[in-house]
Amino acid sequence: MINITFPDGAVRQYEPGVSALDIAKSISEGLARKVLAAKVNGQVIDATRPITTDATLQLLTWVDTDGKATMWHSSAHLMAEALEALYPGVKFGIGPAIETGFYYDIDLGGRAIGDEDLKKIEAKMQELAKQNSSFTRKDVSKADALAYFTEKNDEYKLELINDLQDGTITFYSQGNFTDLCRGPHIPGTGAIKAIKLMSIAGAYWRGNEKNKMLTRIYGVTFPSQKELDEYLTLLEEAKKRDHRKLGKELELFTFSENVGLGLPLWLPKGAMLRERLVQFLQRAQIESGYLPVVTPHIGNKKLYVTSGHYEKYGKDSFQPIHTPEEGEEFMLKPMNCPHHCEIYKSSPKSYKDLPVRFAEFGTVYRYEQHGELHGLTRVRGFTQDDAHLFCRPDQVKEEFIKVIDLVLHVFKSLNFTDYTAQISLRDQEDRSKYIGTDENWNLAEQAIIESAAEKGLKTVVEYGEAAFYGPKLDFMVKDALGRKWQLGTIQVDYNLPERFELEYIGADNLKHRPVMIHRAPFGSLERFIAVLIEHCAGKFPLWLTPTQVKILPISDKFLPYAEKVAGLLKNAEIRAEIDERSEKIGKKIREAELAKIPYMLVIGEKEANEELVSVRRQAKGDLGAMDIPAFVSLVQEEVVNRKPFE
RNA sequence: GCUGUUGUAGCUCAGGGGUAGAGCACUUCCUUGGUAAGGAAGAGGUCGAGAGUUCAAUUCUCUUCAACAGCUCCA
Repeated sequence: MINITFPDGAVRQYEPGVSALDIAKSISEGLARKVLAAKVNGQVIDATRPITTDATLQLLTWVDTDGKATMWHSSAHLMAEALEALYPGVKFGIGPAIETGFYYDIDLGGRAIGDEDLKKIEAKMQELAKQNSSFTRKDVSKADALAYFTEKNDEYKLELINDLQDGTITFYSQGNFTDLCRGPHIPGTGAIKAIKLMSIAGAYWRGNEKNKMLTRIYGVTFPSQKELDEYLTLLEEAKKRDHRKLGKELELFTFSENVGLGLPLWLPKGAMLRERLVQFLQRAQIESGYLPVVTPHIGNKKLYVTSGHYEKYGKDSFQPIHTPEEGEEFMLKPMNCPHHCEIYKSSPKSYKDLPVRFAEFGTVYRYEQHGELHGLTRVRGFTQDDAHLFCRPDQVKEEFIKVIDLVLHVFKSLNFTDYTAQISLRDQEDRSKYIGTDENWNLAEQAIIESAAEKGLKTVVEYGEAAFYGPKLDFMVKDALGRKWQLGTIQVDYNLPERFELEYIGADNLKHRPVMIHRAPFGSLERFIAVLIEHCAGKFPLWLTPTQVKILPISDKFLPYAEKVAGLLKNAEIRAEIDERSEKIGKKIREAELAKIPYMLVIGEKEANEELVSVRRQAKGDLGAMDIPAFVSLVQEEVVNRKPFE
């Protein structure tokens, strides 16, 4: 007998060769029906594979990330089976599970498919899923594997197999379909109850644009129709919240081909919103000891040669501009740090001066590839809420922790409550792409890991994701729809101080090199505002929203009183507008509601006579009448506490 | 940058080889109405741009620009 240890610590004994599925059945039939895969000794395997030695076991179902991934991977195989049935001779590239769903890259031999085809494929998948075919695993020799796919004339699979080692190759089959695959898979196709093929896209074989373009079909499956419906509803909601759509509707920003691609134009309301965010962070930064600085939009090319960025990114940047007489080369600044390094160097520093923290809302320009441009999230000109901290090596951790506090303050104020910290370290194998010494890298990586741990952040460590000059900590934020965004970033840099030969005089009266920390809680204002718009669906918190109050006179007769109210609100620093049109109150309300104005003040005879305002809250309705000081304090309380919209 | 889809009024979109249409928005007039659309009239478009085919192109073809989706990239 072998001992199987469950996640709760319980240990049960089974015959050697028992499968996770058998074990599930021994517990309950209901559980067995839900099992998609198993984690045995930490490794995800088929629930049907025999377990021969003592092991820890976790049964994976739909609620587990690995369970979902296994089902989606199996769904890709199911789709492949359907494709092979419908389009004989189709060749297959790769078909993995992705964050939401799966895809398969296929070569249809020049045949184009469209949305109608997706419906047909879906129907075929449904039909095949109903048969509840088992997934069976088979070890094959490299020679046999090559023979099988030579027979099928599938050059993609042959290329994949050629890269594999003999003895490690497995095939999985279900129904009439067999695929090269390392697995694992769900026990049978019957677990796949609801199927939706989402889209067709082109994708290069092995992600290389020199290779042939394959047809990629994206899909997603669920264990019930209800869950699929919920997912589709979520997508609808995401569409409604798209910042490009809301940005237009709420008159926040626009683009003009005449100005240039990826160069946002902020409209008055958007500029006002942006300005509030800047003021908010500027104030928090000054309280935290930051010193505002201002630097120009261009810089001598030499600056970027010194920093190393020219070598690394020069070819992919806006090209240098030249002075007409001397022919000197200047670049639109792609980053603020070299400028800040020069500010640091403008006066000698003592160890007593450190840390110094230079902050600037600095607009930078980067040449992003045409196809990458996307609303405000990917642009060619954007403003970073940038700051560079110069400190002694012994201050790194403390500074890092302070920055984390600042970032968390920002998130809390804007109602981002769900986030994780992604710590990006060097690639453990290939260290050639990084600038700087091993010793410095180790110090920096340690400081980040320790600070994150001390602040109790939920962290994920990613190797190979570090910038070329240093490790970093990025905040991954989940918005109201559960979508992940990378916002704030903190990066340690031992490189630029070296390149710019930054120094301070230590207590020992010798010259030392400071450490630099780059940080941006928002990242860029453009991107942050895009995420904020989608997070709150355009219903900004009162302290940020461009128009806080709309005053709606019932008829023209009450305009004088409306103006008096507007004046009083303005004195209280409340942003109010009057709807002066000769329209009926219902229409004025409707339009203010659609514009997502938080407070509407309905003003008519009763209010004018008694010096009151009738307050209506967006999406909530009539709150009744109150006097003006009461309304002012209602608004001010909400503003001061930076309450979310609802 | 690559592949695909799309491009008609300020916005959302219909149409289609014989020089254009709706709703909303806008302007004017009437209406002065109490919590999500009052009425009437009017104005507004080189049908993304360039070339070709045709007696005739907004419609067909090619090129180009842009947006969108995906891929590759992201200091």
